[in-house]
Amino acid sequence: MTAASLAQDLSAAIHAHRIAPGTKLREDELSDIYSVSRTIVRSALQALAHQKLVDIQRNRGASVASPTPRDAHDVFEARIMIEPQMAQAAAQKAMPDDIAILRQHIADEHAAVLAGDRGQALALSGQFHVEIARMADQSIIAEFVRSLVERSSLIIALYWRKPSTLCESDAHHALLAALASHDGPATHKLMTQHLTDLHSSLDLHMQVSEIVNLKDALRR
Amino acid sequence: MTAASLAQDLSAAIHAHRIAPGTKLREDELSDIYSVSRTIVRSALQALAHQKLVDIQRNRGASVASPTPRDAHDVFEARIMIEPQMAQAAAQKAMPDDIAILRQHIADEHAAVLAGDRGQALALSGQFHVEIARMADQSIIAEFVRSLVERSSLIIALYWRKPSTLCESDAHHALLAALASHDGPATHKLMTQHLTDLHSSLDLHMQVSEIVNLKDALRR
DNA sequence: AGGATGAATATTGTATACAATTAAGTTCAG
DNA sequence: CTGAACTTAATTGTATACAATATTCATCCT
Repeated sequence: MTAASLAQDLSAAIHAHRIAPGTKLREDELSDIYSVSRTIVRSALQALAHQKLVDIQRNRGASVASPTPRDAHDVFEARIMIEPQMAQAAAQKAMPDDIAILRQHIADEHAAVLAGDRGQALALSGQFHVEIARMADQSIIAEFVRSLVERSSLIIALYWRKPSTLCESDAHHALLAALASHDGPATHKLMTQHLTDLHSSLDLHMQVSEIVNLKDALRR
Repeated sequence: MTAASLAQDLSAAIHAHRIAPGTKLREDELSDIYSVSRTIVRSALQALAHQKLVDIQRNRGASVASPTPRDAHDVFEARIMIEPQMAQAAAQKAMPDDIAILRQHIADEHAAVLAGDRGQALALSGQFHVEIARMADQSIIAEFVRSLVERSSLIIALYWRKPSTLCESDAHHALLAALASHDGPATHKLMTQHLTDLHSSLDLHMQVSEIVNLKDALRR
């Protein structure tokens, strides 16, 4: 197990909400679980810290990032500033293959919801947004959107109002239709609305942080 | 000397063009120069790699990043996509203090040019752009712009057509005036033009890579 | 009881030793 | 002389030992 793959594994666990925001990530505990040295663990944790998925405080260790309401606001503000523009550009460049990929994303997401795999559904829902930025042929901004989507996943874990109901994918369907018909302005508008809806579906007052046993949450 | 301050020092050296893109950064050489262990050096290099300022290839070490023409294109494409929008928002929110800060930036940059401190001038010129995103009250996007500006610095080091003449700050003056008069659309237009000009001032064919002695370039 | 004090423990930070890999140099066949 | 095969040196990757710091817990005083 290399540092990169460990980071990947932890990242997946965080995004699937198997380990909650705020959970302490002790180095020797992780090195026990994965049977690697602390050197590797530290490297992985540092990488995740750069992605803002974990929080490292000097001499006080790492924990899963726990975005503040302010962070949540800033992330969605940034997304609302960027993604509609990307979506508009994507509508102009959309190729049939792109549309097919997005359609598949929606289908997979629906299947995941039916299967009760909340984490997978959320991941696919996020990928939908990243894919749109990629369609706009903006590799660097696509990377940026990916990082914003990842942080959004944490924020949703913390502040989503109704944990039972997943975000209905109606908005994604509407976006797909607008993209397919190359209607730039409509796509822009729909994306703005979608993100605004998401943002206002957050309850920034609640603050649950269940601490779980790491060994259980991480493989075996 | 901590890992963060070492990274800061290397970053400054890269941005000031004291070490050229492509220069190999051997771990024990750096640990000699700064009198720290390789542990610290590795940590600093990894941090810089996340910022795309250095390139790390497994088992083959680190070197100062050397953006390809494609990278250069992508970075400026991203900036053209984002910054005009930021500038427009900044024009609406601009406070007198903000304007004063920008005016100071321009003055400092001019002074640096006169003093022949090319690196400092370039740094200040970049900060001008970051400050505008900050004025728009978009902390996360401001961070993103900062990273794009940093990468631009490397790109300019590689591909700037006329190494003698610094980028004239007329464009910054015009932007300042538009911001001060809260003219959003004009600001948007000026920023687009400014970035387009910068981009087209690059000669993506040339490829100089002078390898320098690290110990000379880095303090003492 | 409640809080301050200080030892004992747990946890992270750093340096270093060794292993693995790559790069450089040397020899030798053709 | 060229270049393939091998040996040696240089360099990076990983584990571990020890140092520094933080946390916990027992003790004592008011």
